[in-house]
Amino acid sequence: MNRLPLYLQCLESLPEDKATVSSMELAERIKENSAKVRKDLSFLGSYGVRGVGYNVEHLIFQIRRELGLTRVWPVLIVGAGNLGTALAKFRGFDASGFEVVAIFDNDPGKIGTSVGGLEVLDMGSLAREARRREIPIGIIATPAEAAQDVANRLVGAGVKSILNFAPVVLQVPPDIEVRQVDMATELQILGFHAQQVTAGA
Amino acid sequence: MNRLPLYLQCLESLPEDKATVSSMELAERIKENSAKVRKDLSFLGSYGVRGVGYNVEHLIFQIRRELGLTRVWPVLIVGAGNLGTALAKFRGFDASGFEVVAIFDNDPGKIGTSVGGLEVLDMGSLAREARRREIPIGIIATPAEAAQDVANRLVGAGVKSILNFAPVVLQVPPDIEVRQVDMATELQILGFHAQQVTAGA
DNA sequence: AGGTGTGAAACAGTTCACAGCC
DNA sequence: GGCTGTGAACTGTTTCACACCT
Repeated sequence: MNRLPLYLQCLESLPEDKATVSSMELAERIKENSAKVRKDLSFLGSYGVRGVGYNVEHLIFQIRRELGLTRVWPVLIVGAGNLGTALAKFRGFDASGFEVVAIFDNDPGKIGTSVGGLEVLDMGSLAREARRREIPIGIIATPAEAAQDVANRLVGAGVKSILNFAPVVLQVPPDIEVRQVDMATELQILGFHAQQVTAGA
Repeated sequence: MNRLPLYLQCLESLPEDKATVSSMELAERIKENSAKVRKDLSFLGSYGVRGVGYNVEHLIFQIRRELGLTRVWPVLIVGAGNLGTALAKFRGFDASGFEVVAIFDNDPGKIGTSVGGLEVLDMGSLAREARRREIPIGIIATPAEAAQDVANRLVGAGVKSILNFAPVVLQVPPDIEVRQVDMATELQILGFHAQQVTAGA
């Protein structure tokens, strides 16, 4: 279920000394209702205690296991521009069970420079590196024009999951999972609302 | 409906000379089925032509209107780090009907410098600027620790919609719309899949 | 009392399938 | 023949409501 990362984030930001949490408290934080929270969590086969709530520690462990975060997944980034750099430097990945292990670009001016502690590698070495280190996840942080080509190369290099920040709908084989993060789309959805509010006033 | 931005992106990336498009073609591109596409589009009250398909030009216009993209929405960015910079420079916003009109930071070393053609402003001037220019949309591109505080200030400055890149669940009044873009969450969802694939092999 | 787990009801979203128009 | 628009069937998700545990 893909509300699990949200619960995880919530639980991890709870005060240290809170040992137990009720479905109502969680629901309030994520702005859902408690029945939904309980159903989501019960599906983990989780041990909530009636009259008390859930053991925070335990619940975190369960969710992490469900999400496969008992190991650290290596990821690679393509594109060492501002976005790629932001991602490479983002320390939140570690806590989430991911580690950026390589970053690629095709700009000779960037290749060889250091970004977030990693040397920027030539696109030409992408396939070799990805294969050698068995990297299952790739992040596309390139301009839109390059994205499809990069996706093709990633697929060719054995990458199974792609997180795409470029505003393009990628065409990939059916066994590859793509998730799209599109800022323009997000803004458009917000804009839609702003419009409603404005119109209503 | 929030698949509309996706249709829009799709339609806009169609070859120039394509005057007409069928629900099946669109469905294929966005990997959905044609019935869904037709239902989504019919809800615009749109003029598809039986036996022919939809007029691309017209459909783009209709969707843009529905999304409130007949005007340009000003947006502001808080945080002039790599992510904020990437967003400020991202030229895709213009085409989507948004214009970044101000960027703020609290780092004296950044204030006054230029990012994507904009001068970085002091956080202290956020409320004044947002009010003066009636900016309805704010983007949070700060570290997690700062995000809630920034959100409070944005709300105080009259911002109605927030696009949040920090990995925090923001607490805001009910009339404020928040959209969350969380890279760690996205990766966790992908990781979940990678795990399945690995386990299956 | 307080809070979980879970059937059953309500709702939302998706897909089918076909009449109707070009 | 090809393709839209849309009721009707279906599937999945959310919410209710209450038995049951501590």
